[in-house]
Amino acid sequence: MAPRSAGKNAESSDKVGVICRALRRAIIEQALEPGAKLPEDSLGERFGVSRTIARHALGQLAAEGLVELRRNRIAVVATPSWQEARDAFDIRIELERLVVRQLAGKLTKAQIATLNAHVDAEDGARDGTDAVSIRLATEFHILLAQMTNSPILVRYVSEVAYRCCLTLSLYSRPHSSECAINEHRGIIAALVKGDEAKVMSLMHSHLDSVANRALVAPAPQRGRDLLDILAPYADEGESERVVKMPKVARVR
Amino acid sequence: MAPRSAGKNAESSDKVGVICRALRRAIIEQALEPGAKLPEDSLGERFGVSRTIARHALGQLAAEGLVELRRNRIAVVATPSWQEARDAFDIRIELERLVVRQLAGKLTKAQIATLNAHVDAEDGARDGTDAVSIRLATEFHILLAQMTNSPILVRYVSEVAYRCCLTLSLYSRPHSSECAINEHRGIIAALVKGDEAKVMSLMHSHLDSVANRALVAPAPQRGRDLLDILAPYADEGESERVVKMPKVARVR
DNA sequence: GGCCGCCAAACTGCATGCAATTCAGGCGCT
DNA sequence: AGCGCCTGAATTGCATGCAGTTTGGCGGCC
Repeated sequence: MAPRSAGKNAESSDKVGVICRALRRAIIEQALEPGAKLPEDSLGERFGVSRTIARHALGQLAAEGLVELRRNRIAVVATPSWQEARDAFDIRIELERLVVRQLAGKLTKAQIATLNAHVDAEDGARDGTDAVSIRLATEFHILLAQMTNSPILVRYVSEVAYRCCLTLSLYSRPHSSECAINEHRGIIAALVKGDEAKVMSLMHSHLDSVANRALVAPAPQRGRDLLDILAPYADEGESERVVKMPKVARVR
Repeated sequence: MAPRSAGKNAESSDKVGVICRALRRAIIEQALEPGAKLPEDSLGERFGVSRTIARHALGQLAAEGLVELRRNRIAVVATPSWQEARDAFDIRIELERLVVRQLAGKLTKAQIATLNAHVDAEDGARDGTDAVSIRLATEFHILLAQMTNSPILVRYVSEVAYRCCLTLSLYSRPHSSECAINEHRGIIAALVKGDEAKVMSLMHSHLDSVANRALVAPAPQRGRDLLDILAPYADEGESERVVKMPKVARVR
């Protein structure tokens, strides 16, 4: 008597799926910032399962790129580099163009209603947290992907959208969601109208503008490893103070 | 003293990675046909690890779509439906167009040599098994993806290429690799020449032809669940013989 | 005072054990 | 003989335990 879903997805095996979904959501809502530690026991304790399960969940999330898993080290929320973020957006653009291409002119009335309702929800959440707006905006895209009825496409779009979310929380400024909402409405309209070329280019420019709003400069201000950030300063900035290097050259 | 790699990938944690790679290879070389059972302890025994590790590896492969994991049931090699195969190819086309777009005119001499060497290897393996040719052909595409230096892109192209491999073994006839090899050479040439549009359209038609060679008719001859195959016959084909239905309606 | 090395606590890597579920074959019934 | 139920073997789901590695903090030394 599984409540719902219980689909064919690997992770919905039960407890693992619950943990994955919870963590995913926490991550994209920035309750867990990039770099946050995720010790297995803490997770297990929090969700009432053993480390085995928590570990498995972390493995899944690592496969999705939301979590970084280093051997013998505490798992942390992934911290994508600027380049990775750029790559993710590039891929996302192609995938979502495919989505809307498949969807143009083929939406049912119910689907259109669902989409409009979602955008209304985005609208309603404008005074809420940035985190919630970002999540809703992301979910809009996932919703679109789901309407293609292609599980593979859904999975890839979801993954890459989550990754983009992550980078948004790293590199983006306070975030202005208004334009995004309007762009969403425009995409729906073009989808209904059935103009493939139009909706593809709309989606392209929409994602492009989101990316550009986020990835203005290739300067990971808060990002990365602290060592990488300070590397350029290490050569000449001796007047300040020297940074202690724990060992020698890092492998990468 | 990890031999090599040990990269940032989740699965290279060691033993899990070994098992994943081995199974992946076995699957795409059709040593393990779709539907083949993968019991945890057999795997564990075979690779000299405990069920825990084997289980984890199966989880990773399931996340990649190569393995189907049903609760309380033995894991099996995935058996993509015809539609899923079609979707995979659609996605693959977009992703690989992105790959060659990024690569056009930017290949180093060493990379070009690597690619040519690989195609030569494909050529040399023409009298070998079909399985090996298919694997080599797939690896050519993965090689290309790796040259983009975009880990995300590599992962997605790899995954989707493996999935396509899987469907090839399901729906394809004996396979003729010659044309594919020539098409690979053509792609290399266009990449070197640096003609973005040309190489994108080449890649598109290459993958399209591979897909069409494989997915001629939406008729999963060997595929699926035996029940699904017989479903269309169940209505009118009583003159033959009736298939025993184990229970009642399957959930899906 | 600052730096280095050592040690205990924390955490992961992995195997094993037990309960729950599925699967397959045999038995009895019709 | 055919069909279905029922029981035991096989297999998964999950927790726990032990060994090895990392972490960070304390004391000693310069």
